[in-house]
Amino acid sequence: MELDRFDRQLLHLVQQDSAQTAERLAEQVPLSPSAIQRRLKKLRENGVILRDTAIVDPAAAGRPTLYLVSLEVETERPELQKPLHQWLAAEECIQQAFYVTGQADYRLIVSAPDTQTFDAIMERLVRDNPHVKRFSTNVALKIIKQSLALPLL
Amino acid sequence: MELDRFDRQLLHLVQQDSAQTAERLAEQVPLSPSAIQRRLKKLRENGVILRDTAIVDPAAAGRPTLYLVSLEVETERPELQKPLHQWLAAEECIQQAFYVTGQADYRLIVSAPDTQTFDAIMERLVRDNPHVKRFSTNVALKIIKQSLALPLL
DNA sequence: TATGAAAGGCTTACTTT
DNA sequence: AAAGTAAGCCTTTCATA
Repeated sequence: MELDRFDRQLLHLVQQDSAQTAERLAEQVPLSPSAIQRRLKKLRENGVILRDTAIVDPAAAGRPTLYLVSLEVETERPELQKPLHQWLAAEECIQQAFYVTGQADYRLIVSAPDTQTFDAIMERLVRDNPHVKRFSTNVALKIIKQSLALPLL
Repeated sequence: MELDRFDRQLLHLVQQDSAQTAERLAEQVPLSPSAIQRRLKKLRENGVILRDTAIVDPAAAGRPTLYLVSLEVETERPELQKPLHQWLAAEECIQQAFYVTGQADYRLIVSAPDTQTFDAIMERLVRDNPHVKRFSTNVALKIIKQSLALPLL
């Protein structure tokens, strides 16, 4: 799907606040409210907007800690990649997972209420995925910034 | 603010889809639609729900690459921490930034349309923040999973 | 693309527990 | 204090031009 300047502007705005009315968006983009609604609908239908989410304050949710994990796997066993991906995707506490360049093959961001829970998750991870060689963990002492917004303008 | 079981259920659901109607939420939580709306309103007012965002498909937005950066700074200059945090917060392409335990002091997730742009950002970062000693970069070859949802149940 | 009518969801006030 | 019910209002949607 081709995105023109207006589409990008709209995406930029709903990345910051997806609960805005079309009327308020029309104050920031030179289009009529109905034109904006049509464009947003199309952007959702075509999967440009994947979904709308509410961002919950970690402090309010019992101050879960973020753990940044580097994962190293045995590359000689590519048949185990897919199960690992599915395992990661299914696990609630795994917020984010990336396959990356370099010696550490995966980077995870895990959200867990305490160290015990985190340890239990990682123990299950290495038990269920035998090609995981080792992992190292850093604790996020401070979240300076966190969003999934993409630069669009 | 105290969260009971229903609040947590609602938060769990709107983390996945914040555009759901109260009616549809009422099918999944044993409360009336108006009770649900009241609770969600209170959760937003009290900052438990920080904001609602639209998640944009990176592929549709011109396939920006995610760069995972480890940043090491001179700890002897704590007065430069705050300017760095502000710098990171202001930069559009910096999606996420964490201050972490260990030798690499910061972890960044940077979204940039190409390597040139990424290099330019990092050059500005080290120029504007003189206590940054070094950094290393990994490119995310595959995003297996990415959300900001917290485990609430 | 804009306009107007219809539908649907949200807000509020009120009643009940 | 908090949940359910009902009315009014606003937003969104759809049909028409």
